[in-house]
Amino acid sequence: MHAELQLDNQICFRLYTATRLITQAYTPMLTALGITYPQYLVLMVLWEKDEQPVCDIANRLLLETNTVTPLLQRMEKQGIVIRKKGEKDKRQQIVCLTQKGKELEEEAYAKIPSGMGEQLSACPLKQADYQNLAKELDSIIETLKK
Amino acid sequence: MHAELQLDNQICFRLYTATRLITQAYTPMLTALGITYPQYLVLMVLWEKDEQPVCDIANRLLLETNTVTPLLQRMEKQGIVIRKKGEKDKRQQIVCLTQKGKELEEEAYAKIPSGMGEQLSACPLKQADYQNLAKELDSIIETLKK
DNA sequence: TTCAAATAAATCGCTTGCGATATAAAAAAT
DNA sequence: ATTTTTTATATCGCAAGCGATTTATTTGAA
Repeated sequence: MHAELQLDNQICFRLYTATRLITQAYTPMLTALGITYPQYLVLMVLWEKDEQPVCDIANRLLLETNTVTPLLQRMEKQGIVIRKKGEKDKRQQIVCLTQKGKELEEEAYAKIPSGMGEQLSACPLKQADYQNLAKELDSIIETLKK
Repeated sequence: MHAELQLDNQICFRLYTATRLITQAYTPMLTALGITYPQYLVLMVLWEKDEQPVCDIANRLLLETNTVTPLLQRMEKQGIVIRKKGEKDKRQQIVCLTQKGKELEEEAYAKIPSGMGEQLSACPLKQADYQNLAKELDSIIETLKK
């Protein structure tokens, strides 16, 4: 009865659902590369700048180390990254791309942007709508991040 | 180097982050009610219409039963819902709000919309922006749901 | 210098989300 | 009526997320 408590009036439910569905759309392409979506995010961070400590990766993704550490451990086991102890600061673990991790960039570039474009081709949103969406999401993120 | 693979150009990363941060903003209020965000979603579905089979709840939330079933089992253990075997269709489990589950609606109404409004009060988005955002997200959801 | 406070990672426990599969009941086809 | 197919739910295993806590190291203050 309370309009404020109706699912259809919830921005958060829409965000939650859209995120899940887009992640699902990524999944077949990522599976072909042998990675998951959060692993893909970590790779994008490292493709931009290799050899970063865990905390920098976590900050960039707005995640906690208790999420990122196990993620990196799995990626290390898969041979995508290695971790080495920081030289200046011995508390840090510096995360480095392996050859395999570097090669994934070209594979991703060849498959993922085009694959996602295809899956969203039926979506009526225009370039300007996506830019608008990005701005609105950035406002929310900026407001809520500590 | 590939602009398409930069984190800052990813709509999906923004969705993912905004969803996590908004969910985190809900958490203290939901914890006070003794529930989680996905449980809150299930409750909103049941507050709109009580006594629904598992599959209707799953369809409404665009989730699979392998997610919803354990969620409901936990909610039953907490005394928020009960499940009873369907009479017409014996495969179904009809999910019903308990007294406690019904009472949570008023508690939620008293605390959550205002609490969220407060947390987002610093966000520069206007009413029209949120409506716009909702529309854009609905386009994406509509395109990607099977 | 010495000791307290802050920081970087890691570990633990629990809930989600989901692919894959199993089971029972209903519906459809033969 | 019997068999096949579909549907509703549940189970299992694994990867995230995250609150809470732990350990090691560094920074800062007394």
